[in-house]
Amino acid sequence: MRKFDDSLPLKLLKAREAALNHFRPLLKEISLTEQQWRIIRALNEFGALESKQLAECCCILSPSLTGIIARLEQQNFIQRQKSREDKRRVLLSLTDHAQKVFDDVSPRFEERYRKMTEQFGQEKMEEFKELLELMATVKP
Amino acid sequence: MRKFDDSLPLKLLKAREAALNHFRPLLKEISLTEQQWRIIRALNEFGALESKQLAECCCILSPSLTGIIARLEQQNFIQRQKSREDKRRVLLSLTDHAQKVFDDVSPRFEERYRKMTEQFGQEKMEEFKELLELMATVKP
DNA sequence: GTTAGATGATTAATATATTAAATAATCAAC
DNA sequence: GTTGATTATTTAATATATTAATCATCTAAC
Repeated sequence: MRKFDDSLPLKLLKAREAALNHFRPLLKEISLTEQQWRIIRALNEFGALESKQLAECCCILSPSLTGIIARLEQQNFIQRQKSREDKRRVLLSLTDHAQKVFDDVSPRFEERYRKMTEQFGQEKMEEFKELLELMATVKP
Repeated sequence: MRKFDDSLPLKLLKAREAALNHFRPLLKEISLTEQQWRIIRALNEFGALESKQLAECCCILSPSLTGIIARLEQQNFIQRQKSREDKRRVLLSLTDHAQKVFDDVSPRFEERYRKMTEQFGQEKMEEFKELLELMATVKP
C-alpha cells in the first residue's frame, strides 16, 4: 500500500510550512497573523470588498472571517460599512493606519519572497506555481 | 509590485484545499478529522510512536497533538503507555478497534487517491511531489 | 402586497494552530 | 550525590477552522 509519507495533502502541508517559515519572523515583528496579513494584502490590492468576496479570495470561511475582521477592526486596521442597496452585505476596507503599515512593511516581505524564490530556483518556481494552480482546479 | 494572487503560501493553501476536497466526504462519513486520520495512518505504518515523533511526522505541534490524542483516546482509537526507561515519554499506538477501522476504510481512501492522481495526470503528479519535497527542504 | 425560498452574515459548538509558560524527568558537569 | 541545563509533555491563552443553525434581508412567484 501507499506509504504514509507519500501523501499529497501532507506534502502540501509540509511545503507550506517551509514557505511560511520565511515570513513568520516578520509577521511576529508586526504582531499580525498569517491570515490577518493575507486579508490586508487583499484589501490593499482590491480596495473595498464585500465579506463574501474577501473570504473567497483569501480562502477563509465566512465564520472564521467574521472573527478575524472583528479583531482587525478592534486594532484599527479595517473599517466596515453596510451596503445601502443590500443591507445584508458589508463592505470592508483598510484604514489609513493599515495602509501605512502595509506600505511600510510590504517591501520587507517582497525581499524575503525574492530570497525564497532565488533559493528555490526561478524556473522551478514558475513550474511549481503552474502545477499548484492546476491542482487547485481539480474537482473531486 | 507582486500581485495578491501571486503568493506561494496562498497557492499552496488553495491546492491543498482542492486536494482535501477529494477526501472530506469520506472523513465525514467515518467521523474523523483530517488530523485524526493522519495520526491513525502514521501509527498504522510505524506501529508505536512517541508523541514527539508522531508530531514531527504528522506536522502537528505538540500542544495540538496533546488534545487530538486525548480525544482519540476517548473514542478508543489510541492507547497510551509511559516509557519505563524515560518517564517523560509517552508511547502511542492504535487500538484493535482503530486498526480494524483503518483496514476497513483505507481501500476507499486509496481509490479516491488513485482517481485524484489520474485526473491530475500521473507524470505531473510525480513532478509535482518532487517540487513539493524540494520546497519542504528550503530553509529561511 | 404576501409568501416561500434563497442569500449574506453572524452565532454557537467543537477541533485545531500558535506561542509562552509550567511540569516533570533526564543528563552533564562538577 | 548535587546542581544546572536540557528535554518531553502538558497547560494556558488566544486565534483560526469547520459544521450546523440562526437571523435578517432580498427575490421571485403568486
